[in-house]
Amino acid sequence: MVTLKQLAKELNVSISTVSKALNNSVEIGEETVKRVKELAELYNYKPNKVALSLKQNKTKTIGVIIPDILNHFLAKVLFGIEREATKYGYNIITCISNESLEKEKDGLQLLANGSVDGFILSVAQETQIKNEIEHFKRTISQGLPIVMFDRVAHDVLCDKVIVDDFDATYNATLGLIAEKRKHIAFISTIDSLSVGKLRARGYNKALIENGNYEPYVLSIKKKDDSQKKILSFLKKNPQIDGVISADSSSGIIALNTAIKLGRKVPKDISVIGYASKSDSYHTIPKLTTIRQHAKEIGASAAQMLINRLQNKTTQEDVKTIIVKTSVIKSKSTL
Amino acid sequence: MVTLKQLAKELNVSISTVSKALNNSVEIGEETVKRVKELAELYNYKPNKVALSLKQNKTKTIGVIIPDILNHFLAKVLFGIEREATKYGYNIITCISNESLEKEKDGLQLLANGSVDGFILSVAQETQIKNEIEHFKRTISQGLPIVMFDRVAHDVLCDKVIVDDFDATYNATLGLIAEKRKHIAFISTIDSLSVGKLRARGYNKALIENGNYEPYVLSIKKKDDSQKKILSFLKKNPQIDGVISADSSSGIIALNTAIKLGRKVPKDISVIGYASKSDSYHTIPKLTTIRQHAKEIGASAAQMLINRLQNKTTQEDVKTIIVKTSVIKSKSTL
DNA sequence: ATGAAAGCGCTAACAC
DNA sequence: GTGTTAGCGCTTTCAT
Repeated sequence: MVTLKQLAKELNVSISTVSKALNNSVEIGEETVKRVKELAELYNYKPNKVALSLKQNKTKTIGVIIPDILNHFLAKVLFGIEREATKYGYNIITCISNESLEKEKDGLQLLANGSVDGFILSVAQETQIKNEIEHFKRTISQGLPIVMFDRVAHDVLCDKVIVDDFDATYNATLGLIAEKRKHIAFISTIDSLSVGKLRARGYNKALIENGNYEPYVLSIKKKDDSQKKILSFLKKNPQIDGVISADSSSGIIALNTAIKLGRKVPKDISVIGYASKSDSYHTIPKLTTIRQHAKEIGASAAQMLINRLQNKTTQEDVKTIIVKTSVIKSKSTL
Repeated sequence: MVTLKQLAKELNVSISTVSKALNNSVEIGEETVKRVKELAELYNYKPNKVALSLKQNKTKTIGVIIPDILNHFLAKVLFGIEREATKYGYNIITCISNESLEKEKDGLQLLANGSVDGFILSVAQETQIKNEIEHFKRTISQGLPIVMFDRVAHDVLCDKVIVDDFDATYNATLGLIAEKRKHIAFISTIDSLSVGKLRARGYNKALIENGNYEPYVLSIKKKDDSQKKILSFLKKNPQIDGVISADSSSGIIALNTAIKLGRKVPKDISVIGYASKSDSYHTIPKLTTIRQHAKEIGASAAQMLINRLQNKTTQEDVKTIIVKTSVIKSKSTL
């Protein structure tokens, strides 16, 4: 990489003259500016980012800590973050916590040494289970702002972007009730997550408010074979005529299993799941889905962080944005 | 963030003493080392990464340019890269090219200013179509090594990690031939990619070598409704008794569609696809899949780059690693 | 055993 | 209009 020093030497001027010329300072003569710019162009000069960061004490880089990059929703949020950040000239350093508290702490620690200007993160499963929040507080008190999304730690004072998880399943369940479904089941692989709990509550609330509904809840663990679990669940409860799935796969499996069992969809049974657009093609008929607008969530989170970094918000004035879900009606419901 | 300067002031010693003490230099007295370390601990001192980078002229950061983070295979490779890099103390800056040549160039350009020590990337679709490689060559000649994976530019001299795409579909097709399938179809949504072409060739070669096989090829464009396309394809060619899918979704859709049409799987028709483990649960019976070992690909790529950065390889000695696919036999084949 | 000083690449306040 | 200098945080060589 060519430096200001080298350009200066070759042009027989001082380093600061070159610097000023390139930054269009009015102090420098027209002729000099021209000469400098031409040589810089020739050598494809680019200011050294590291030197700038050191000088200006900011890196224009955002640390993103994500529990699981293979989760389609989280990947999509990351996509949204990246796109928005790029717009504003920010880069993204990604750490994957793998749902582990330890790795989450490490990531935070490792980047809180001048590598990034702030963080966007979604809380790891283990962190939520153990309810640890000290590491977040410490990072914030070091002067590095955090924006949390989706899985947030409510007791940490920072900007947040969340999904209306409760309303989503509540409304979806009401939808099935409106279809005159009498035996509506709830299937989830994410019991232990904050958002999983909220989704379960939404379902329960809808049933209770409409009286006379028996809950049918299937909880699937990571080690389980979800196909088998769902198959025996639907066999054991043949009266089920509606399914709400809280995660990105069990809705698809439930629909395919119902078909396998000879049920007509949506005549005999309706299914609503959390699948992405592409995954909603994995069932025939296509799955009616709850969309979380992951890209928008990512974009909002990036927006909030960048705003804060540019001091457009004051220290204490934290915000929580709630992104509404939409139900995309397809052929698996009436 | 606390600095050496602040520690030095508080301890009434010089900056260099503090630095040496923290780096366990033998020059410094035992007692002083102890005092320094205690204070550093107390203030949670961490050396400023940016200053180190500037001083040492390396960032311990890898730039990763990925065409599409929502592609499960690419996301998994990224996961592998991140994990391996973290092991060696490297961070990952991610750019998403979105399959666009322009964004790929920008990403390369933007990070080639001291932000990263080298790149790992998979070539964008547009770049492959236009066959542009100048930007890669320029980056390498600037002294920043590149490791390409999966979709590579063969004319660029650099380390590469590729998949045996040709063999994968060749062998998969042979497998169906061994099952006495007579009318084997090939379905792909990735015609324009280098890897898509290789996969098509593997299929064709297997058919040709075994004589008397008519090819049935369905090519799906991005704007198409793949369910409809596949449905009409299978209806129009009811003699099809085997399907090889070249991408991550059409195998699943083909299997579900065959079931829908009343075909028995695998009795009447076998299907092999490229789905991930979790997606292979989206069909009943579960899909037999070609696994690409994405995490290993990512890990290998990271290994190669880090080796090169640590000068364990000489300038001109570039390597190409071929990662073998495996067929994970499930219930959609005999 | 400790400290002073140079230098990584850059900007900017301050000479001249 | 151009140059000198200091300084961002750190390591390291060279005094003392």
